[in-house]
Amino acid sequence: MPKSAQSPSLLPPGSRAVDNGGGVDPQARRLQMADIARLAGVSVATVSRALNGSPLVSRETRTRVEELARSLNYAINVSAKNLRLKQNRTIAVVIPYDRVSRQHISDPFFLAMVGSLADALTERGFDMLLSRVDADSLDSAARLYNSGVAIGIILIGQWRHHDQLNQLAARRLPIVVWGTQIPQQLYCTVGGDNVVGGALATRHLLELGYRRIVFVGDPQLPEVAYRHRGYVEALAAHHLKPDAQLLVSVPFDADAARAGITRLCEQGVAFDAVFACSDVLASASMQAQHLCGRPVPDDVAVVGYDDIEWASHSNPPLTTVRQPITAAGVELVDALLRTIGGAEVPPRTLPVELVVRSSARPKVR
Amino acid sequence: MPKSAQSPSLLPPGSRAVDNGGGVDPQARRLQMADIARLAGVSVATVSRALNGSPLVSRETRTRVEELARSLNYAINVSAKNLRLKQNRTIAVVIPYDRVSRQHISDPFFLAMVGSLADALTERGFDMLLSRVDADSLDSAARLYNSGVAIGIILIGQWRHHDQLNQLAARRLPIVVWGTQIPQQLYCTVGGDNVVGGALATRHLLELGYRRIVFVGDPQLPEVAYRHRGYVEALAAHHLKPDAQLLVSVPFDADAARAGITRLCEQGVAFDAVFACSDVLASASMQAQHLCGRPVPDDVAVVGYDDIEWASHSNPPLTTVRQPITAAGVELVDALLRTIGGAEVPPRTLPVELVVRSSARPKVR
DNA sequence: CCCTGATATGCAAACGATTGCATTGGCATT
DNA sequence: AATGCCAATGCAATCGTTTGCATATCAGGG
Repeated sequence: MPKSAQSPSLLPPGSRAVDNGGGVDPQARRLQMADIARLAGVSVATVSRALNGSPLVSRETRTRVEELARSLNYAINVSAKNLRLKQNRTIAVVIPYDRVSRQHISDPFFLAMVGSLADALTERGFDMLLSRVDADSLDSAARLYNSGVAIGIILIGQWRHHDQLNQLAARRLPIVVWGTQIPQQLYCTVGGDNVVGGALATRHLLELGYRRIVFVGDPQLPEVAYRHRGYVEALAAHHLKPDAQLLVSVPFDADAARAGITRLCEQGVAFDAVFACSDVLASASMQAQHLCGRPVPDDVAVVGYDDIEWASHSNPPLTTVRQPITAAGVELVDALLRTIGGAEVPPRTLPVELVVRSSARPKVR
Repeated sequence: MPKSAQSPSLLPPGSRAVDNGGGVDPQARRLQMADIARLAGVSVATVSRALNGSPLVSRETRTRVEELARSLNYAINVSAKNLRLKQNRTIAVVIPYDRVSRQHISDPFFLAMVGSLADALTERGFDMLLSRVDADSLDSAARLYNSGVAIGIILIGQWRHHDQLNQLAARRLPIVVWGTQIPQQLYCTVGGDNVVGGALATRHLLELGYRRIVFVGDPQLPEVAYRHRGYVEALAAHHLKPDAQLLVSVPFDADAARAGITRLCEQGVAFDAVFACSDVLASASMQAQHLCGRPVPDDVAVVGYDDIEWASHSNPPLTTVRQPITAAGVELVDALLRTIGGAEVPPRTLPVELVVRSSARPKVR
C-alpha cells in the first residue's frame, strides 16, 4: 500500500503555497512524477507509462493519472526526459552575423524566413531555438548540437562561408542551409532558383524594351553570383553583353545601394533599368533615383528580388522575383529532419516566379 | 592510479570513426566528461570542477583538462547539467497568433522585435526559444516554464488577452509582456508611450495645418486605445473634437486598412490627413489613397507608427512615430531577468519620438 | 613521531524521467 | 491442486553532470 499520505514535500491538500514575497517563488518545488504517483497510489513507472500512452497500463489507471496530471497542471521535466532519452525536439535556427558590418538580424527577408521556419517547426511539434552567431566562427553553432541542446541546425544565409560549412558537414553535423548549391558541397542546401530568378527579372525588363540594365548586388556571394549568371544569359539571349559599368557591386545593405546608384547617376552612366538582388536594395535604388531626378517607373524601371511583404505596399508597388518563403520554411525543416533521420538529402532548388507590379512599365520611347 | 589506458568506448588515438553509411551517425557516442577524465587521468569530479573554474583544482590540472576538452571539441551535455542544477539559460519568446485571422508572425514590427530580443539575449548569454502559440490558449505558454524548458517568458503582443495574462501572472509565471500598462495588471509590461506617441503624431499634423485627421487602428486593443487617447488630447489642445466618421477601426492588417480608406473615399468623407497606428497600416493607407486619386503627400498627409526599417525607404519616406525597438529588447530582457530574480518589477514605458520625413508636409492652402 | 592545516582529488548521492526485467494476482487449463 | 499465461504493476538501473563529504598527501611545529 504505497498510498502513504505522508507527503514530506508536497503540500497537503487545502493548504496554499507560502508566499515568500519574491516575484518568483524559488522554493516552490515543481510538481514531478513522484507526486502524481503518490497521489494516484501507483508507482512512477506506471505514471510514466500512463502519460506516454503505453498499452501496458489499464484504462482506469491511465485516466486517473491523466486527470490528476491535468488538474495539477503537471508538466514533465524536459531535461530529465531528454537526458534519459538522449533526444529532444529542438531545432536550432542560426543566423550568422557579420562582425565587420555589425549587421544584425534585420533584413526583412531573413526575418520573414524566421517566421516561416517558426511556423513549419511549430506545426511539426518542434521547438525552435533562435541563435545569432559570429559568421567568422560558425562552428560555435556546432556546440548547439554537440551539447545536445538541438538535434539539428538550420542556417539562414550561406554568405561567403562555404568552406566553414563544408567543415561542419564533414564533422557529421546535421545541418541544412538556406542558400544555393555549390559544386562539391558536403551539406544540404535549400534555395530559390537563382539563375532562373535572375533571368526572369532581366528578360522581363528586356521584353519591356529596356537595354541598359544595372545589376545591383555582390556577385561574390554565391546566390548573387547565380542571379548574375541568369542576368548575363538573358542578355545574351537578346544578343547583348553585360557592361561592367552597369554592375553596382554592393552587399545586402540599403545605404551601400543608395550610394552606388547615386554614384552611377553622378558619373553620368547611361542606364534605363535596374535589377536589384533584394527588395531592400531595390527600394534603396528607387529612392536614390528619385533624389537624382530619375523617378521610378517613369524614367527608370526597377525589378527587385524576394517579394517581401513590403514589396506590394511600396510606391510604386514593386515588380519582383518571388522567393517561396513559406515553402522554404517547410522544405528546410523537412530536409533537416530527413538528414537527422540518417538520409543523404540532396540539395533542393525551389521555383521562383516573377511578380509583375508597377515599378517596371513598358519603355515609352 | 586511475590512469588505466583501457578505453572501452572512446576510440583509440589515430583511429577514425566508423562510417555506418547513414547521414548522421547515431552510434557515434558523444564525448562526455568521463572520457576527458580518463584521458586526463583524473576523476569526473575534477574535470567538472576544472571546466567550471573551481578554485579547488590545481593550475596544471585545470589547464590539462581545458586543453583536452578544447582539442577534443568537447561540449557539455546541457540536459544533464540543467537536470542537476535545476536551472538553465533559455528564455522563451512567445508570439501569440490569432487562430481566427490565421495571422502568422508577419508584421515587420514584431519580427524586428524578435531580432532585437535575439540580440539582447545573445549578448547576455541566454538562448532564445521562439514559440508561436494560439492566442486563445496562452497558458500553453506556461508549459514552457513548468517543464523547465525556459526560465522565463517574454510575450510579444498583449492584444486583447489581458485577462489570460493576469491569470498566468497570478500563477507566478515569470513573464514580461510587450504592451501597455493596464490598471490592475499583475504582470510586468514594457511598452512605448502610446499616449505621447498618438499625441506627437496628431500634433505634428495639426501644426502642419491639417484639421480632418483620420485615425486608423482598432481602439479595442490596449495600445491603440492609448494612441487614440493621445490623438483626442492633441485635438482638444487645438479645440477640436474627434469626428466618429474619421475613425477607421481596423486590426493590424494591411488589407483591412486599404478597404477602410477606400470606403472612406467612396463615401466622400472629407479628410486631409491620416494617422495610422502602424507603418504597415500607413503604407496600406497611402496605397489606397493613391488609387483613389488622392496621392501622398500632395493631397493627404500621412503619419505612421513604429518606424520599421521600411519606413525610411518608402516613397515618400514615411513620417512616423519611432518605437525604440533596440531599447525595447534590452528592457524586456532586463525586466524578465529581474522578475526571475524575485523582484517585483514595475511596468516600464519607453519614450517614443516623432521622425519627420516626407509623407506629411505643411498643408498648402 | 604525531598532530594540524592546507591543498588537491576521489567517491557517491543526487537531479527526474524511462524501461528491461521481475513480480503479482487472477483466471483458465491440465 | 498444480501449472501456465496474461495483464498490470513495481523495482531499480540508467542517462551525464554537480557537489558535499571523505580521503590522501605534504609541510611544518611541537
